[in-house]
Amino acid sequence: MSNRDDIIKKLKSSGISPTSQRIDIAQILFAKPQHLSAEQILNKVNEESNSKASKATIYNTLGLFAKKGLVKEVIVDPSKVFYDSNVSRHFHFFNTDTGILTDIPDGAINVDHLPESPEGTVSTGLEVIVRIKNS
Amino acid sequence: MSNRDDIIKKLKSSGISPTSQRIDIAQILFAKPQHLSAEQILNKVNEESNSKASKATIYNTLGLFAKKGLVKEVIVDPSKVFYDSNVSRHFHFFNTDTGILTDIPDGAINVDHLPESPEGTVSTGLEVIVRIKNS
DNA sequence: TCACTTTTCTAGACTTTGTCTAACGGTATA
DNA sequence: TATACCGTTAGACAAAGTCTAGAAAAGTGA
Repeated sequence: MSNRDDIIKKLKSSGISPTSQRIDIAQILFAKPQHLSAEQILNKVNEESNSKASKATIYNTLGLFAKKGLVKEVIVDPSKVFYDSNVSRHFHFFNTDTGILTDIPDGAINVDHLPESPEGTVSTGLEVIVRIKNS
Repeated sequence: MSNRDDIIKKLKSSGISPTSQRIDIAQILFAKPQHLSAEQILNKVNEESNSKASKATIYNTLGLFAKKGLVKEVIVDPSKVFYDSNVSRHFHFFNTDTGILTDIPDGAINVDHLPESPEGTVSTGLEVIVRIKNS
């Protein structure tokens, strides 16, 4: 899923024109399931790939990917947003000592009896976070 | 629960010396169950109460209250932290259009089969957020 | 009460994440 | 070639929160 042509196909099928910066960012994100901050992605683009991308492009692209559902924003750390390349339903541990976000294994938690959204609103997502610290 | 003497008792019983700034902030917070940002609290202190408090004091005090368990930090909006005066277990709707945080009625959601924390860590809290938008 | 120590408070500088703007670049179409 | 159009860029800017150094308050013991 991480070779260039597949990435281009993936972007196109989401209605995103595959510019070189977007391809680079997508290749980094979709290399494996992971949780990266905008800053980490910026660094990786400018170190690992041959091309460069500006801060504004990183933010624009991540926002676009999130809007198109290619990536999920995870808001657990007051100081930065994480971008999760795994968009299927799953939940997270967040270690407040280390700042590291990890997945909760599938089936290890069960959420049901989901609430009706209030009048005039619709649900757009469910997030479950178990905060942990080093013992 | 919101008269001055009760507030002082509450602070003392949590091991917090009741300075006038802390009392003012606590009175605002504990007037009712609510979700306030640091900025809202800063404004309320300097408008509604007779005394003044600086930004640093607001942040120090909220951090202290959170550490002592008088208040719960809710991290849902990438741009600011909410402080929840209801510390009993309950979950939230977050409306991304309005930026308003509301409680999910008790019993409207069910979470069980909580996961084991990873080796070397302990759980410090569970958060469930249903993101909603205006329809 | 006084002298001393410790805690808390304050203004304002600073840091960091993220946004905005205005100019520039590449590509497609005619 | 002209002309749109979209994407990218550097850097200025905004806003939340942190830090620092000094001032004020509050506690402590005699």
